[in-house]
Amino acid sequence: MDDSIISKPLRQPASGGRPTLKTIAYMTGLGITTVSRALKDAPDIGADTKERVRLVAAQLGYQPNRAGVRLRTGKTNVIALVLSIEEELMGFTSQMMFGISEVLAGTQYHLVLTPHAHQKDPMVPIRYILDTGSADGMIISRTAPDDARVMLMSERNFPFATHGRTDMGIVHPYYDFDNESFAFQAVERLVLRGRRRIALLAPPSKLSYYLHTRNGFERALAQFGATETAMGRLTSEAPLDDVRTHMEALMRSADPPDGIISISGSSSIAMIAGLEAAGKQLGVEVDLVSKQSAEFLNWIRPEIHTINEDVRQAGRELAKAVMARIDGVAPELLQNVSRPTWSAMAPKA
Amino acid sequence: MDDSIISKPLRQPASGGRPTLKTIAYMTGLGITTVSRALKDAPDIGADTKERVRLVAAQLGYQPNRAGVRLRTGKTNVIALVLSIEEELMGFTSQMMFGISEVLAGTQYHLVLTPHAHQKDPMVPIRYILDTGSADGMIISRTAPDDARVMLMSERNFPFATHGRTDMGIVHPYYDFDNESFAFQAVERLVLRGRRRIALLAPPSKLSYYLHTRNGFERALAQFGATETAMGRLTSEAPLDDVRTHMEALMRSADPPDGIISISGSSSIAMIAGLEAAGKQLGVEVDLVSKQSAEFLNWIRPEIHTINEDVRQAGRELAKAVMARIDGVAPELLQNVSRPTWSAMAPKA
DNA sequence: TTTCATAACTGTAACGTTGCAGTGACTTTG
DNA sequence: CAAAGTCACTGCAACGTTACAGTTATGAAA
Repeated sequence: MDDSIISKPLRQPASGGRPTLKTIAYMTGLGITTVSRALKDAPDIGADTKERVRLVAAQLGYQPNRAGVRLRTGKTNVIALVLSIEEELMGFTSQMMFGISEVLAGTQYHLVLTPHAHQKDPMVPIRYILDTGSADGMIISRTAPDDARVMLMSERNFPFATHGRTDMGIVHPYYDFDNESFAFQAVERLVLRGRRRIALLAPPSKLSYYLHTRNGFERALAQFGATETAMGRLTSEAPLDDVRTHMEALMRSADPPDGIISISGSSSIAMIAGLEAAGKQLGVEVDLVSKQSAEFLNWIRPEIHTINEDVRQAGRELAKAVMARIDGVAPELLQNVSRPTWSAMAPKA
Repeated sequence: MDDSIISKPLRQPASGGRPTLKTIAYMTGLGITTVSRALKDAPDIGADTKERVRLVAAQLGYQPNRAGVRLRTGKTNVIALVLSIEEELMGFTSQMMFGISEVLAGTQYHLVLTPHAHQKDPMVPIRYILDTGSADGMIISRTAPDDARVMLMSERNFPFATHGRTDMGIVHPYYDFDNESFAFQAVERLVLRGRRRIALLAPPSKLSYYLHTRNGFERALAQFGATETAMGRLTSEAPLDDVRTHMEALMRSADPPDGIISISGSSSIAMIAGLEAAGKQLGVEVDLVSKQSAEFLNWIRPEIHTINEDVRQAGRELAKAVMARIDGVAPELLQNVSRPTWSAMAPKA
């Protein structure tokens, strides 16, 4: 059968499936390449042809096959969100996700979730994504001042954005909450209410925002003439039971704090339980300033001074940042720190 | 250049990139097909060859290219999680995600997130996934007794699992919390504490679990001889401000309830704020039984009678169910209802 | 010795897309 | 009027994988 000379007729694509470039090519009588280029608005295609192709494509509800594009170009159209399964309970994670999705909804990007336990090696998911090329960009959280993940992705020139800053001389996109300013303002507010012996429940010391928080705290202590009541090894990520127990003991001690600053909403709940168990009353013997990522603390105790961290906004900004980075925007243009704002429900100073 | 007769030599793959079947074929001296089939443990490949191929593959850290597989076979290795961006605040969504990821972590599946605002047409994301074939299976929540999404996916024979049951004669995989039993037990507990005039904050009436909740509630009222104090149009998804206001008014009214049942943890917070604003005290004039998806209510008020819904477990079961469905397991074997358990922190009856 | 069966392996084509190197048909230029 | 240039369009090949239809070599059965 020597029909090899005769050019293969353009077969009509299988009727059942979804439309491909071939379908459009068949319907318009054009070549597949032409259709592809027309849809990309390439300069060497006639204006009327483009119009015709676009019309037919829209009519058929054509959507480029992701696997085809990915195989040919390497572009996955995927953003990976890598997060720890131990993130703060109170909706932190989901708010962030929804913020990201909001932005991605208007694009070709899909959001893939890659969680990992943070006692395990945090590099594993990063290496997996880098080695398999399973995403075009990545968003990570819980950054450390010297963060191996950031190091690796930078070396490989892989687009990413971090929730939180680093301090290792690498310029990369980030979105961060100004925890330094939060801690500073928190002390200020407490001092205005006459408080002088202040305890701070800070994040684990390996995370970047530990330092920011401490800096703001200590600067304010010095400036406003207050003193610290130490919390020992307790961090905002300790089990709530531990937080409660520790707090109760502290409030029963000889020199209890009269002001408390909490970096996380859920620990605040445990701290309140502890201090009330010790017979103290919020707003009377002691004031509490807390950051929260959802407006719920003031429903529980209106006396809490609350500052909101808008995590959904963080998600939006991080999503925009990775996409910009993928498009080659310089990383120094993609850095953002959000100012703390006092919650509308919080008591006035 | 008529070298067309000479068989093309197997070119060594580009040195830089990740290994492919071609790389392994080159290294073992086998054909690409053989390698592919060896890794699939096909019966027509010799045992020692399989062993050798597997060894080299492991050595190289070979991972099949997802785009290649997807293009060729249509298998995406993706599970889509479709959820409303208005899900309960208190970690409901993230717990579910983490449960799902936990199970998917041991498989080839990736988890893609597809959120949507639920005032918009909930069919849009479903149709998108079906039409573009962008996932092998789907998990949805917020099911209605007559759910168009379930209808469509069943018609198209697309694997899915739902969080919540339906009532439309379609057999499909689900995982549900036994809200009927929850409501029943809640009434029972309140009656045991001497309460007789009971208010129920139920979900929106279009959702399946509204009916289950009402059924359990009404059955228990009849059985234990209690009466309902109506909540009007208020649902568990009303803005917290509305819940609070309504609750305060209700507690100030001539015939306030002495027992309250809440289907959601966050509304419980608002209800407590409302009843305390009306001068009532939890555990004294009124008792509250609440479901929660994270153990936090008893930190706030130890007097609350709490039942936990383990949403992470739901995520795990749903993930297993979709995968089983993809593998062709009959849907009737993939249905599960979890019994309510009283929280360890809740006060004893 | 021929035929047939089996085990073990392989080449080809196709999934949908796009970069590249063309190919005609016109138009402009000298 | 030939050479060169422009415009609009097109084949081919390749990305990595797998279904399918072979193709050997070997040994058993006739």
